[in-house]
Parts: sequence; structure tokens; C-alpha cells
Amino acid sequence: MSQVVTRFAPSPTGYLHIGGGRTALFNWLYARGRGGKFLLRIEDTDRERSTPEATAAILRGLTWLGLDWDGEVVSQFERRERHAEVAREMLARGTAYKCFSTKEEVEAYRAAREAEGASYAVFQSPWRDADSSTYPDAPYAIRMKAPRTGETVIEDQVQGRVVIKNETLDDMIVLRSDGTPVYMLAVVVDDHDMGVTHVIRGDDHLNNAARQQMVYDAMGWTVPVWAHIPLIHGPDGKKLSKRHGATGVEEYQAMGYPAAGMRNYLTRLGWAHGDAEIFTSDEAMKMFDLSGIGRAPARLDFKKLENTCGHHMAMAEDAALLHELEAYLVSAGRPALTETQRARMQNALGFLKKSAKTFPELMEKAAFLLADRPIVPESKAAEALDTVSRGILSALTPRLQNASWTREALEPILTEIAAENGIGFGKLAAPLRAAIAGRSVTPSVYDMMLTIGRDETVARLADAAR
RNA sequence: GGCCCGUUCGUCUAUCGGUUAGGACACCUGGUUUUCAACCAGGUAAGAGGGGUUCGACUCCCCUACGGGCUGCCA
Repeated sequence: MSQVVTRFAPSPTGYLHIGGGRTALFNWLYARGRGGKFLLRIEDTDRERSTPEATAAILRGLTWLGLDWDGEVVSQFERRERHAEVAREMLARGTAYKCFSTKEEVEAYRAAREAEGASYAVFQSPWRDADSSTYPDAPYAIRMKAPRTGETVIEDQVQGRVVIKNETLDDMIVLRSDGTPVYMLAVVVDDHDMGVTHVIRGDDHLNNAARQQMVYDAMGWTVPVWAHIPLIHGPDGKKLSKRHGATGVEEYQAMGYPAAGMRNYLTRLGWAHGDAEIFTSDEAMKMFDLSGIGRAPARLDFKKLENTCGHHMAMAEDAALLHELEAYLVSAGRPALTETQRARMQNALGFLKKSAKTFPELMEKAAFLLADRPIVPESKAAEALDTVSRGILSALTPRLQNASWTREALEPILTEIAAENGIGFGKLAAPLRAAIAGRSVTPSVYDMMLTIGRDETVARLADAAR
């Protein structure tokens, strides 16, 4: 069996859309799970709208998502000569013809047909079967000589067998009168030349597939396996757009979702493999198949995204997580970790990652280790530091001085001091939290003490007891 | 307008003619706990509507409704 080759082919007209990210992910998963290749092509033939900034943003988005592509990024625009060459070859083969009709004439034709009450108006060029001796000395477009009768069948791995009547399709232009190729031709030529075996893309291209298949047929090329996946919708079921919130992949990075969680969530959005919910990318590669893709558009659910991310956060290795956390800080425009904070973070990640779902949440829980002395307690926390509590804290401090700094050693000391003062541990925890973190809601007091170390703990308790 | 695609709990989905329609998220209740969270246990909750086909339909067919896409010398 020949090697699987997939590709992602975005237009560089903006950031990487979350839907595009998912399309790329599906292609990546499919190829990587089968030892195939995943290629990247930028469809930049629209010179008006394409920008190098957008291309850079798309590459950044893919990189963040961890979707690595094989070989060089292909620029469709740079291949325009090749596209034109194929158009001329179609001319030579008789599967395309020169059309001298102007845009105005085409529009007039369609308007006339509609005026007659036609439900649809397929332009029928008078030049389709014209003798070359009648050709005027004027610019012309090259039109594909599409079959007028019969039907074109798309055997789609997701949508099933889709039948399009050929009479509803016009002779599409493959080369414009200015000599530039049209997208529909470019995709086919590029996919063929790049050896793409599986075209996995949004179902907004489903109808286009019929005309593209005609080009494959006209050139005698092997038609790739089609898989048109439904688009992602917003929570209200409408096409996902700006008003639903974030649509750009990079926005999700800035919101602090870990990439592994993002991949997992996006994989499960519109695709299923039995009851599998939480899995690594390696596992996803093994499971991923086209038949598991649903046919209905899926809606984005931030709650589930968060939950999925939480699992991946907990599964992550500390070193990798710290690295990703720092990348998040940069992308969110937040201050970088100082040396001290970084060292403490390394101690704390082991427990912080278990309860945080996103990086902002992790930073929030890490507030105690980010803070510098003196700790200024919030009003709620300050209430816990009454005179009695401060007395207990100052009694506690000397005992901590000589304790070995492990949970096992600390636990009896704190339990003891609570008992001596006739209070439960809960009552003792509140002032400790206030002293150490300046807050009433914090991670476990032991975890905090162990994270910041003896000297810092003692100093913070002393500050509070004063 | 025409053509194409879609419709199972609030959400993501399983089911590939016979199930008490399963799982996950969310939500609710209880437990655990040193606060929040996490965690554990339990619960509420679904086949768009109408016709067929069949002994039997979520599953197959048709119609309607709703949603989406395409309909360019855009991609």
C-alpha cells in the first residue's frame, strides 16, 4: 500500500482559525498514525488578501498546537506557472477551451436566464465548440470543458456517496484572461504534484469537490480520497465567528489552555472512538480514523475544553509544564517568572497541576509563591489574624526553626500547637493561610510551606505575628 | 431561487433493525477534606415533526421544519 500523504492548505488572510486548526489536526493525526506525510501549503494566490503576517501567524498557531509538517511550506502563488501549464495542457487535450466571453457578457447571460424564470443559470459559453478560425484577437479565459450530462459522484469518507448532476455545473474557468490560475485548478494541480492521497478539509468544499474531480479526470490523474468534515459552530449553533469569542488558535494559547489539552479536545470535537475521552496524541494517532468523524457540525464547549485541559495539565511532566507555562506568560503579555519564583514553581508544580485546568488558574493558585514579603493580607484573610491567632503564630515560629522540613515532620508540630490551644486544625489553618499567602483560599498549608522553604515560612509567620 | 449536507440528553458523542438508548462535560445531591479546588458515590436529562418499509426502527425510505454550505475571471 502506498504511503498516506495529507495536507493542510489555509489561505493566509488572517490568523489560524480554530476550525482550521482542527482540520490541520485531523490531517496530522491521520498521516502520523499511518507513517505518512503531513504537508503544508499556503494558498496565497489571492494577492489582495494574502499577507506574510498571516502566514507567520498560521505557522505559529500550528507550531503551538504541536502539529509539525513535513518538508518545506509550499506557496501556491509561486507555482502559478505550473498551474498555467496544466491549463494549456488541458487545452491541448481538448478538455478545456478558450473562452472570449467577457465578464459582462457572462453576467448578462445569467441575468437573461433568470429573467426567463430559470431557477438557476449555468453559463453556456458560445466558444465551447467554436472553430479556432473564428477566434478574435482578444484576451480569453481558459474554461474547462465539463460534461454537460450525467453526474459526478464524490465518494466521501465522511459524507458518503454524494451525487452532483453535471448539468448544474458550468464550465469553470481554470485560467483567467490575465493568465493567472484560478484556485480550483491550483488545488488540484498542487495536490496531485505533491502526491496528496487524502484530502481532509472543511465541508464548505464538498460541492467544489465535484468540479475538482472533473479536473482530475480531465488530466487522467488519480482522484484522492475525499473526506469533508463539518465546520465548527458557536454555542448557539451558528457558524463560529468573532461574536462567539475566541476564534483564533493563538487566542486560546493566550487564554492559557495547554496545547495537549487543546489537541485532545479538538480531536474529540466531531470525532469519536467508542468511549475514549482523554488520550495522548500518540494514542489519538493510533485510534484516529475517517469513519469516526461525525457528519453534523459540532459546537464549541468551553467547559469541556477546560475539563480536558485539566486532565492534561495533571498528566504533564513538571519540566515540560514549566516550559509551557513560561511560553504562556509571554503570549499573554504577563511578566516572566523571576529566579526565585521559578525555583518555587518547580517545587510546587507537582501539586498545583493536579487542580488547575488552565495556566491562569495555575498562576492564581500559585499566588502565594509569586508574592514577596511582606505579605499584605486581603481583608478576608486579615480577619483570621486576630490577637489570639497572632499569639499562636509566634509560639509556632520557634518550633519550626529546628524542624526538618518535610510534611512528616511538620504535621505533628502543627497538630500539636492546635491541640495546645484547644482548637481544631481548621482553625489553625486560617491564620496560617493568611500569614503565608495573605489569602483565605490557598493550596494546602503544608504544600505552601514546603514550597517556599523554612526561612521564608518563618519570616512570613513572624511578619504576621508582629 | 437551485443544488448539496446535516438533525440522539443543555453540549461532545456511542449505537451500525431487537439495548432498561451507553459514556464524557455541565448541572443537582451526598461523601471526603484544612479553605477553594481536586477526588469518590449517586441523580436529573435525548432519538426535530409526520408518513411509510418491517414481526420489530434512533438505525432504511419519503415529506415537512430547522440549521449549514455551495451557487464568482474569491479562496
